[in-house]
Amino acid sequence: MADQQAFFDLLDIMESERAVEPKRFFALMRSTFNIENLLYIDVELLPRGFRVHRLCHTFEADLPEVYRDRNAGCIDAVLRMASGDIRPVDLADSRKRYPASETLFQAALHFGLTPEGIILPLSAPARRCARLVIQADVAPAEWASYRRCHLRDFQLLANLFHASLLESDARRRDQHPASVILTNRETEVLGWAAAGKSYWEIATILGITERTVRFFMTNARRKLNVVSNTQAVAQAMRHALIPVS
Amino acid sequence: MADQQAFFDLLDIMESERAVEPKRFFALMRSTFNIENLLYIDVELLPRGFRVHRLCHTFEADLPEVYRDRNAGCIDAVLRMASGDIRPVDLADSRKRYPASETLFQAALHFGLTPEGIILPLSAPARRCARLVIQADVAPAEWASYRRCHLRDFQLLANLFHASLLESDARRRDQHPASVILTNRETEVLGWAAAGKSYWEIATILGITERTVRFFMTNARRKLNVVSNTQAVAQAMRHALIPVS
DNA sequence: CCATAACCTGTCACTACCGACAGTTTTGCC
DNA sequence: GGCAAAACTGTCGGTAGTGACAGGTTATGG
Repeated sequence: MADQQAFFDLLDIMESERAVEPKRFFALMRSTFNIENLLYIDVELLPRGFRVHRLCHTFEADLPEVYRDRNAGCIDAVLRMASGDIRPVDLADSRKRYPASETLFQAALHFGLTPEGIILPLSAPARRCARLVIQADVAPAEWASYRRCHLRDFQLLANLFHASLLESDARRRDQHPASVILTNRETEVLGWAAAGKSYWEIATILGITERTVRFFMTNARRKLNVVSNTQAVAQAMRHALIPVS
Repeated sequence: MADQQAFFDLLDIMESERAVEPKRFFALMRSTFNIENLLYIDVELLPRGFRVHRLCHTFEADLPEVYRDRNAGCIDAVLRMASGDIRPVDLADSRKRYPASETLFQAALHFGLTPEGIILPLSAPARRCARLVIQADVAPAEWASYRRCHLRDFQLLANLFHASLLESDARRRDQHPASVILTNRETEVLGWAAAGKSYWEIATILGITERTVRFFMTNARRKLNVVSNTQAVAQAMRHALIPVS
């Protein structure tokens, strides 16, 4: 078991500093624990493929290029399947659970990756998927006890690191997202439109005239600064103004 | 500092058992650490108010009712503001940061809540907000060192407990969410429709005829089993078939 | 070579949506 | 009481969306 004090020193740093650079965090992690490599990835899953928000790691610089050349499709598939995971997953377990990722692991072996590592899930907004991969420099036989001992450290520090990055992103953006306020009726009407109801149907449901439904929808379109009901529903869902379900 | 072994015993339980009942988890937590009270809450934020998915706690049984009677609006506001938090937050800090929650704290004091506690953020899908509140039975002067010592334990165990609940929810539902596959063109036209473009505009953008755009949109509607373009966009956004941005 | 899927196009008739005109009634707050 | 905002209604004319008809082209894989 590694030095307890070293963890608490690192915890103090992560809690006190507002913005922690990835390189610094990686260096601190490596000096505190017996870590061989770290990889942080934050992507947005799109209907086709994905968009990388942030990717930083301690592997050789051209690792992403090699992965991309090998098979981008399988990265996509694995990210998609794993995006729902909430528990930490061992690299070995991940390899078994997602056979599609075998190509990735084969490629990663050439960069020095060993099975003694863990994938930590990180909180992320909708359609975002963030992970911190930690690969330890321990013998296979020692991995289980090492993991058991440091899982709590890794998960907390990873969360704090992730929070630090997201917060600095938010500070950089510094853009407040419109904050449109819809009335009760406007929200209701939008919700029913999202459910595929026509003006006449919504009017019947709400017990008002079709003309009034149109009035609310027009106001909603004007407030959302859009030109069609379809766009209005999309915009309202983006800003969480109408429920998903 | 509490017994290290007790934590690892609890960790083993949380990692080995698929479904951990809240009452059991709470009891284990209380017997392992000097915990006075625990509260787990998982809500969905709606445009107006919120919907509670799960709420369990060790306070007196009528705590939620008292809260509701006091001021439901402020719960709403605080949940909304705090939903973006990723870091653990001390109860005292939360009270200072969200003045709107003062009424809540005043009410909670009557149920035995003390400021020596922490709010742990938990991974949640879009518009969902889950938290585990842990209130320790320690003297105010000891809180800082207690927190520092056990934060990593709490965060990891809370994550595992949360994962356990979500997984059992998923098992209970046992419903695969359609998994509709849209073609490239169908995805494109849906995306432009969500951007407020008309058939004619989309046709011009994509360099095809308006009729063809209608063809793709009709196929998309059929696949998504919906009756209007508006509903199709809403459905596609729900299933993450078109990007948010 | 045939089947399949994706992509592409045309016409017709009907319905729904959209903006702009001009109001009334109700509700809540100072 | 006065005021503002929300809720509600009516009519008109133009544009957009919708379903059903009936095709053709290209690429992929068995």
